[in-house]
Amino acid sequence: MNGERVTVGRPRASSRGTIEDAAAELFLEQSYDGTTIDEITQRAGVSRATFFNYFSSKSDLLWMDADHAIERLEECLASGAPLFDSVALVAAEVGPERVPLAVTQSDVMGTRDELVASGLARVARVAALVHAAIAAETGQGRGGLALTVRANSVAGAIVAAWGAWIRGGVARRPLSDYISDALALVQL
Amino acid sequence: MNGERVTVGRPRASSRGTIEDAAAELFLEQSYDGTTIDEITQRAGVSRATFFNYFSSKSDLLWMDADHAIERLEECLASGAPLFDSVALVAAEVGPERVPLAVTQSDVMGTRDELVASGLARVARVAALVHAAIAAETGQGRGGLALTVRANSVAGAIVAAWGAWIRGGVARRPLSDYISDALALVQL
DNA sequence: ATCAATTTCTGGACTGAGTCTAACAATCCA
DNA sequence: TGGATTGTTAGACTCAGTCCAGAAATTGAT
Repeated sequence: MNGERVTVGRPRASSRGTIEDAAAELFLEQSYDGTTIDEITQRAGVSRATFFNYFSSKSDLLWMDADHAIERLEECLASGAPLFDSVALVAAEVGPERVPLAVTQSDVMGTRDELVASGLARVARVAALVHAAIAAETGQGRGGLALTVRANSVAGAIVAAWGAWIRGGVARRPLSDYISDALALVQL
Repeated sequence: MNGERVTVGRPRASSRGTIEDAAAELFLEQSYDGTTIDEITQRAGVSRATFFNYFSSKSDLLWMDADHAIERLEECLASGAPLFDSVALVAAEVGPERVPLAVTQSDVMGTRDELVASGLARVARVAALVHAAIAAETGQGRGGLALTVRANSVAGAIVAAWGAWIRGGVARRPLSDYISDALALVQL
């Protein structure tokens, strides 16, 4: 999104990746709840303040890949691509390694309300994008009940597909398979 | 749910209602973010510890009515009533005063991520109930993609209806009108 | 070389939510 | 009167997230 920096000022250290790695380790050793930001930054050899330089909250660590996909979806839609095409495109870009930490290790990390909430915040972003896209494509105003029901339905299908893909385990087919199946079910 | 208490032990003071009232006042005077639990309990003339005796988090204050409706839905479903009937029944019980604080005053209270998240947690509860109910009614196993897509779709419709009802302002029709409209849209 | 501008990194202080515990208060029942 | 039970309280504690002032590392201009 913002990769263009014309090399002025102090260059970034490798902080971001180091923090991610340290966090992933600690979340496995202890749980998510049982790990403090202090511990993460200590293991990463970085100050606590730096953490918030890269992440706006602890739970952000768990949804990096999802956030990236959502940003890609937003870009595609902004460039004028149709909704279903955009979703298919982004789904095709998501590799099998992109299952978020939050879910793969939801057993070992005590999944608390905060986790659920942070995950749902992503769902809400998707729903908002879908809503805007459908409104634009159909030319409807954005206030109608029918439009919102339709948007929630499509967003729900996307989320359901993503969940099924995650739960598919190592034998999972590509995400785009699940997505197209789910979208077909709501494609009236 | 748990109203039956055979009057043993120290009786509850009027704490709960007092806290709710104090909170509602303060949220209007200042914002939600700008109000601390300390202030709420001070105005209510109650200790801070008592707050957590009645509410498990600050954001619970905003969703009391929604939580009540969700509990009613759960009860109806548990008693074996069909999903759509249960939803209609609970919707009919919801009076026009039941628009949650979180939404009516979302202008004056700086609606932050925490608020969105706490609201979405309720959506998730609804979705889970709907999912279980549909699984029971159709006899399907709970793992299938089609089932989840359908459940998310219905839950999304319920939420959309509830949102439209809220945004209807003082001129809103009964909630059950919005609900039946929305469910009709997903009643394939 | 030196200096200014810019950006990252750091330490530390601070706020406020949520947890926990031990004690105290009010009630019922024996 | 004296448990048993339940509600209330004060206070200490942990941790996430905010804020700020300053140090460190770099580029480009003088």
